[in-house]
Amino acid sequence: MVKPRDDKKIAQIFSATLDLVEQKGVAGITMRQIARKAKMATGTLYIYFKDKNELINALFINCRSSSVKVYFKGYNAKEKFATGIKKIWKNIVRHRIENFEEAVFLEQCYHSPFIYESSKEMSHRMIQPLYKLMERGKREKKIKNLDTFLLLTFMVGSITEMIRYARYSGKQFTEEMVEDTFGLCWQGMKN
Amino acid sequence: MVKPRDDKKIAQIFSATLDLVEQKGVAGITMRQIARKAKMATGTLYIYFKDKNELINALFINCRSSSVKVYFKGYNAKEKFATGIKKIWKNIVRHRIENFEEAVFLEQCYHSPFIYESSKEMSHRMIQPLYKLMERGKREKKIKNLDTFLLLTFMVGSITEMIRYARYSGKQFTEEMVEDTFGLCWQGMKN
Amino acid sequence: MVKPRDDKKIAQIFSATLDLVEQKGVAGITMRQIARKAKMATGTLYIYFKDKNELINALFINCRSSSVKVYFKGYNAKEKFATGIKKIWKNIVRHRIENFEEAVFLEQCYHSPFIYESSKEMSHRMIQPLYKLMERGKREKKIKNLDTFLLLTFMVGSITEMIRYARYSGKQFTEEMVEDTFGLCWQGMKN
Amino acid sequence: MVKPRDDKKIAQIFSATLDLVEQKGVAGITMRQIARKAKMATGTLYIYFKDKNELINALFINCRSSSVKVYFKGYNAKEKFATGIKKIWKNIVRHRIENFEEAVFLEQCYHSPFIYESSKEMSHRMIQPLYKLMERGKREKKIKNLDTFLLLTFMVGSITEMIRYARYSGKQFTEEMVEDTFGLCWQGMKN
DNA sequence: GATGAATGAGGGTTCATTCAT
DNA sequence: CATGAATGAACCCTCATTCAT
Repeated sequence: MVKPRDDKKIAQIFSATLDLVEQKGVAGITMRQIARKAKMATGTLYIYFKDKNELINALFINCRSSSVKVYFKGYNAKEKFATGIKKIWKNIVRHRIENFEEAVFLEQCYHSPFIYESSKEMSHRMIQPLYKLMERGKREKKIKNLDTFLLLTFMVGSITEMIRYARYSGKQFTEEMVEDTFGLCWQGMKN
Repeated sequence: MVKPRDDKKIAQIFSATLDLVEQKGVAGITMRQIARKAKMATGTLYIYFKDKNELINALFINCRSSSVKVYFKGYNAKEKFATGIKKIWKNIVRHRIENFEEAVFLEQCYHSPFIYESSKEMSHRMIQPLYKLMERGKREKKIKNLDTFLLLTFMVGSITEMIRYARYSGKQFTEEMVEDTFGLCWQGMKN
Repeated sequence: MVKPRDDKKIAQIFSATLDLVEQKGVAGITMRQIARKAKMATGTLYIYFKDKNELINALFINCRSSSVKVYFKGYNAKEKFATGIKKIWKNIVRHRIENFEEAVFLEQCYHSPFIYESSKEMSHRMIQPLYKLMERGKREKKIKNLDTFLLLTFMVGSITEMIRYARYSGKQFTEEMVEDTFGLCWQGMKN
Repeated sequence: MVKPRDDKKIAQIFSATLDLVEQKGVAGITMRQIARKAKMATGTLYIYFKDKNELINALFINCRSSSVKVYFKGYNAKEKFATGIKKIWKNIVRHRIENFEEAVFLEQCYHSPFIYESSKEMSHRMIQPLYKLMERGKREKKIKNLDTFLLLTFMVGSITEMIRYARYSGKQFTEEMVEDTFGLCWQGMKN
């Protein structure tokens, strides 16, 4: 049976779920809570998603997809590599700050047993453009010639940690902080 | 006159819990599963821990405490800073590799709703020595003069990400990989 | 559009509960037993009542309310006091005999820790008409000028004891027995 | 296996149980609580009593027995009946007031599923002297010629209700109140 | 399609009872 | 005899899922 598409309803469901995940963690939410917050009946969720796992995975893919779109905003392959990567680095930061709920959700999902292997693979495929970016950097000898995934991990990790830092230290993000952290990351990677 | 409360039992419970957390995530485990794996009755768990939360928090503190002990093994404050920090960095890596379950557990806990604020504070206090280390580095102008917590976060983050990298890429840890990642981290921080 | 909450279900739950209370006492019943006897799933009970306590208290209020309605059946304030009180006394007896389970339940509840203070107060308010009755009797000098609640307690107590007597002696209620006991009560109270 | 007799321990157990029953009702107490309050280990209870039921029933018999002893204190069969019965009536009241816990326990037990039929019978046998008293009253035409058990029930019931009255009205027992209630009872029964 | 009442398996926890010390 | 740790059945309650309306 093909699931119907009332995109507005799906958006409500996703939004409700993200809201709740931020508050209670991905494992702490119930279908009832999602339905209530999305202003519909529990049963309705099952019209749009086969079960809870399916819902979570769909949201996971959705978040990953929308996040990648933002990452490359304003990126121009003709600019210098250092300029491009800084732009992207900051795009990622901005996205994580502005869509904090999504970021929390993505991180929690990654280590939860809810996400299918297939979803992880799809997610992997979606960040291919970042791969390409790192490879360009290596080709142009702008960054160290290490394993691409390792470099990528390091770069994204530095952002993740900065966000985490801000969260737990209770400090607001300042432009300075962002610059400092980019400095740590870039100086680490660059040739 | 009577069988005393048995520290071996606590070790069994902790070990069983770590095992399960690695498989199913901290939110996915049940008291029954823990008991089964620890080869005891469910009720027995409640002799040693008031409830599930108490058990998780006790394990959290326990892991944090044992991990910190390893971090400073072989560290000598009279050595050069660069030598010391590399040793510690590697200790952390080694600990995370050898006690992978603990590492997974600690990371999951930090973002779960199970851990009491008080436990987080205690954990925070336990990593004070790492704080001091970074401050020594700053004092000696060996590393950048940024916020201590930010630096620490960056350093630990680089390890976290490397572990994650190895896990998801399916690659084994090589000495080279460890050196490479330390390189990224150290070059990022150093003055 | 959807099956509404079903008053018949509540009646089934109440009936099942009364049945079980008579057999095992109010403290001896489980939600599972109630559900089984009411021919529904355990979870269904929680649609109608927040928890076990809420169920018991609702039933308590329900029984008290329905009992009071019977007490004053056929009572006419214009009749002589002696006639009125005898009618009411007998109504109470009749109610207790015909609704033995309810009577057992009410008595057990009153001394159980399940009943909220608020329920007791509500129950108290519901028997206010009996209060008024006794006060009329005192005003008309038909009964002794003692504390109203004491008189009421004595009157109701005489019924309680008669029922208990019949129960434990194994004898059936005869009209004679009812008359005899009313005689004891009335002769005790009257002026 | 014959149970040992350390009467002091049994007294402790009984006393602890009565204490707890007053606070939480007969159905709300646990073996652990009893043991704790009696300052012994849970297992020890099982040396003195086969199980929880046995303990409760033994205590029931014990309370019934000790109460009856008090009832006839100072009673002299040569005194006038009216004098004797008033003395006994007051003895019962006094006993109930001074041993409130026991009274609560006995009343709760009577309607609980814990008490064996055999215990009830034994209890019945122990109150035979009160039977005889009522029969003397009937023989001497001092009280109505009704069923003995009914009369007894009425008399004891009047006391029960008075106690209950005092409890729920929050009033203290006054000599006046006792006299008033005896008046209600005696005037009801007397010829 | 949309609803929320109904289901019952399974969660955390308690407790009478047993048993090794 | 005395202890209290150990047991596991059974309790209350929740939740993903189904289904009659």
